[in-house]
Amino acid sequence: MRLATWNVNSLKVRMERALEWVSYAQPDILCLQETKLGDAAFPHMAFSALGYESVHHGSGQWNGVAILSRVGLEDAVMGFADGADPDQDTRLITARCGGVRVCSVYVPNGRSVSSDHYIYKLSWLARLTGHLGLLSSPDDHVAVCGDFNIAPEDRDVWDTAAFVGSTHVTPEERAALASLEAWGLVDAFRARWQEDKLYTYWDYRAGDFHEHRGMRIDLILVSRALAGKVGWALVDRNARKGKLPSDHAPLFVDLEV
DNA sequence: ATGGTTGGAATCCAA
Repeated sequence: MRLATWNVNSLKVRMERALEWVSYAQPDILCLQETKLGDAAFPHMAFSALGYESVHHGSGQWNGVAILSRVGLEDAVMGFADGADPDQDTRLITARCGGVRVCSVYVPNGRSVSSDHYIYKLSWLARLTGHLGLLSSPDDHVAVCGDFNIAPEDRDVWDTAAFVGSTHVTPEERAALASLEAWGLVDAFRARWQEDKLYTYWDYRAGDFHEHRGMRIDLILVSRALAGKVGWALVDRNARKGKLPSDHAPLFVDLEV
């Protein structure tokens, strides 16, 4: 089973690239983030023509998440399942695909450590851990895929000095990610590859992609039951090249299930 | 050189 995730930064702009990527990468499940679409505008039929069912949770303009699957798609849940106040943004969608409970997540950016948005980011991550416990057990097949807006370790950013005082690398954010993993999740890409300079995001500005100034902030977290089944894994940097690329590259892991 | 680019909005905000 090939499980993939991609922050497309506007599916409207990226649709041609997304269809191209799905066609050659052949994911069984693809989680999308930052579709920036309302639900009525999501192109279900175009993906259906390639053999995928799809569910989307979006409000237009900002955020927006989706799950595509060609191995079944059921029990879709929009946002958090805790019954508390709805999230202010459309950042989470969950479904069962081919025996795996899959979450597509777009974790809040945080903006700056002094902002309310940073508090929102930390609380959002804590709420995500609760969400998983409500819908699944760490002994099940669970995968949480998406843009976490956190670099798990210093080696996941191109230059630690450039991030002093910034979000994405603070102990609080990394602790929130560690709490999520402590529930019973493993960073599948890191389990497969231990090298430095393996990034998933490069800022559009200042030639960052060309100079390889990137960050590894897109993750596929899998439960213990799946962690031992990770085969090949890849960040497809080719998808970050060429005409009208997203600022994120797609990431996939192959699971022997 | 607190720079740079992109997307979606409205002529600025978020990333």
